[in-house]
Amino acid sequence: METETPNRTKAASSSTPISKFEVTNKFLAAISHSDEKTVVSMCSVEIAIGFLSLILKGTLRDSPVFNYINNLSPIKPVKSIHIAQTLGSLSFASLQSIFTSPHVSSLKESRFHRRHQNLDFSKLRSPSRDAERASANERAEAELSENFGERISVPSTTVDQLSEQNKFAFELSHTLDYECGSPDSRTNKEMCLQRAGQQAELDLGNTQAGPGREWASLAPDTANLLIFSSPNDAEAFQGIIQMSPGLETGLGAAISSSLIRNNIAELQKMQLLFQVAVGGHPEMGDASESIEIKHAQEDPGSHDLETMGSYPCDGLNNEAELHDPFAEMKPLYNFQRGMRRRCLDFELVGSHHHERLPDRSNSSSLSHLEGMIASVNLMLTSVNSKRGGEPSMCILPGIGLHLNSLASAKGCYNVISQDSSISETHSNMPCQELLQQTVISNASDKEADETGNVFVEDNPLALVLPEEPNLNSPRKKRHRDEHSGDVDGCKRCNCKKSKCLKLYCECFAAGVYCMEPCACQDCFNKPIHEDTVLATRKLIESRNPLAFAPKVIRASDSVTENESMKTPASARHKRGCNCKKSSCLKKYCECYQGGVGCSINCRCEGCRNKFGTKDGTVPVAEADCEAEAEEAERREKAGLDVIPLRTEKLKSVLPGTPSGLSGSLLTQTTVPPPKSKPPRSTFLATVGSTYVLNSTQKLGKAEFLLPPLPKFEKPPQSNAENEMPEILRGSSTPNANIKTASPNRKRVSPPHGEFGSSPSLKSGRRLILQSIPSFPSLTPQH
DNA sequence: GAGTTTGAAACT
DNA sequence: CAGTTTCAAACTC
Repeated sequence: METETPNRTKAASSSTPISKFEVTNKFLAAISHSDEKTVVSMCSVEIAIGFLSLILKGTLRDSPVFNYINNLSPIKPVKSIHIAQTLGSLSFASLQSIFTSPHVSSLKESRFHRRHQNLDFSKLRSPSRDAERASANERAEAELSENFGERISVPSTTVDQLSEQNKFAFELSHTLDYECGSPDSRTNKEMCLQRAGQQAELDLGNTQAGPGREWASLAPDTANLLIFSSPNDAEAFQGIIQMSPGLETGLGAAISSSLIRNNIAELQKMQLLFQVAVGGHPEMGDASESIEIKHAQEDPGSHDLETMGSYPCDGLNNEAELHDPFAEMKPLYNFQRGMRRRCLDFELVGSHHHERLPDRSNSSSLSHLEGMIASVNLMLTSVNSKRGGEPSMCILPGIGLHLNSLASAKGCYNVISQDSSISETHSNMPCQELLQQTVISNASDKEADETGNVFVEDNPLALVLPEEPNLNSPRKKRHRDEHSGDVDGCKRCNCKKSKCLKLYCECFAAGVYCMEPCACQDCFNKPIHEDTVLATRKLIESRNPLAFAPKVIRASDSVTENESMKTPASARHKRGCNCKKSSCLKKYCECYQGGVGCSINCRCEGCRNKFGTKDGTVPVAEADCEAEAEEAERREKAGLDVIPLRTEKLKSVLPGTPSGLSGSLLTQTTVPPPKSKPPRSTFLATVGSTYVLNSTQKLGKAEFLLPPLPKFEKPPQSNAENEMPEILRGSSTPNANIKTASPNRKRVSPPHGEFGSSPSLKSGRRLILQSIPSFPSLTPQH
């Protein structure tokens, strides 16, 4: 307890004026003398909290007092263990690959890799792996020795754990220090946090000694997490930040001291929240039969969890974050967010439910909050509901990426499937996409799930359209729903002449089969016509390889949260629009429809896209923009000249770099178009191009970042005519020649050379546009 | 719900 | 590549 230093006074400044140590000693003395009266009389909340902190630190863990307190305290040590178990179920294998980043030094990467390999959680969970574990510890020791020169003479297991934790804290600290300051710091931070989370989990896995240890083991990492997750966090948790990374400083203690004013119930809630955050993953596996939840149910204070979970939303909505009554919990909150994000990132399937929240808006913070809250709530519900069941039973099988949107559409989508040679594409595919494929493949395995919502055909690989599916159908459907009142959200295309085999058809363009809700006529976009559909797709792709590519490119989510808001052009329509009359103010404009600003790729006239005009300007404020647009319309109707809003002014300023872009542009918050569908939703965007550009927009005009994409040297000369479906022959005469550069004589970003010449492309069956990386270089191939 | 407008897609 | 046509969504009434 005396570990309190001036550095931590900020956190603890609100604590009782009485020396906690003094009181605690008194308390302890009373306990040891079985003076229950005294104990009871002293059993104020604050004392209890202080005591708890001691317990959590492990100071009293072995003392007889501990048992007594343990009986008093609702916080049960077992929970921490389950945290470890819960986390252990997470698959780290994909994480490494998914989060490879050019900005992470390979050295650090390798170190993390090694560590994770050594401490593979699946091994830890197996009793028979003790030997491996021991050797892992030995290696860790050796590593530590390298780092610190000499070893501390303490029981080896403990030391190893401590060393590991210290070392990781050290590493993490450095990682954060060095990597979080880069322009892509957010990305790095995410990675750091994720690694931190991993390490914390691993540490937990190694640490089975007791609650105090476990909390303590989290402390260094967690402190860093808290520190770096956001500036506000750092401020709020300055006390924690400045704690030494030593094991004596436990998270529990940190929490206790920083929240000394709160009662035990709140502490419990925090702990629960923390645990949910750490273990808050729908894909937790059996281990996720977590006692946390049980405990939550038993815990008298836990009923507040739900309430607690909802506060941040309100707080944020009111922009009163700093004044939020729960402000003190924010760090944990952010920690949880970090954990959640990690889960989302590499547990797509399991997290799709969460992702749907962000779908509502591109506002990253709110989305995150909502998503996080949802994750907490969902976690509770799902865990509660799945006892004895498959961990992921509550999740639609195979729901991931664009399938998420399908699921979100309440079961109205069939995914056009296509047997593709996955192996062919894998080599060139970003890890995330591999994951996507895995996910989709799983979907195939589980086709005809109990809900029947997502229908994936027998083909080994569902034809996954990177973003378009999400972008179009669900979104438009939502929109239509609003107009048509179609509650189930399943109303789809309305094609009459295209047989739903052209890009006119939203379903077809989205890579999904038409279904009952569609009002199309003579529809061939159905599973029974799979061959036709696939042939047509091929045909179309032969003309325009990017025909089914995501139309909207969004920047990395990781950047979003700091700089992104300053980058109006962070997300762009890939080809740009060609609006003439709508001024890019209506949904005729694909850019506007997608909730993104126009870019230099656009050939629109009089662009007034509220998400950003093609010259890079952005309306000052959404509200203002709307008002202006209306005003402009009024003027137009009144016959007044309308000067395109902030157009053509800054062409010379057009950023060549993201920084330039962000620097010169006004803040843009991509918000769903006024009354209807969200922009090509965050979620959707995330799905399509996660590994490069995450949900919210950020990097500025994506294309700006890219070196000029090579045009097709030789367009895939597909046997277009031969492949042309009989169905379509009567109505159209496909041009066998592929308009490589631009089917529309413009805008199509030429695929990468590898894409154009890819064997997969030449093969009869290929994986088409599984999220074509518009940015060749963002996925480092280590 | 019908009709109009709009711009992408398709075609020449 | 440019112009035209077709198409279906978006929009208006």
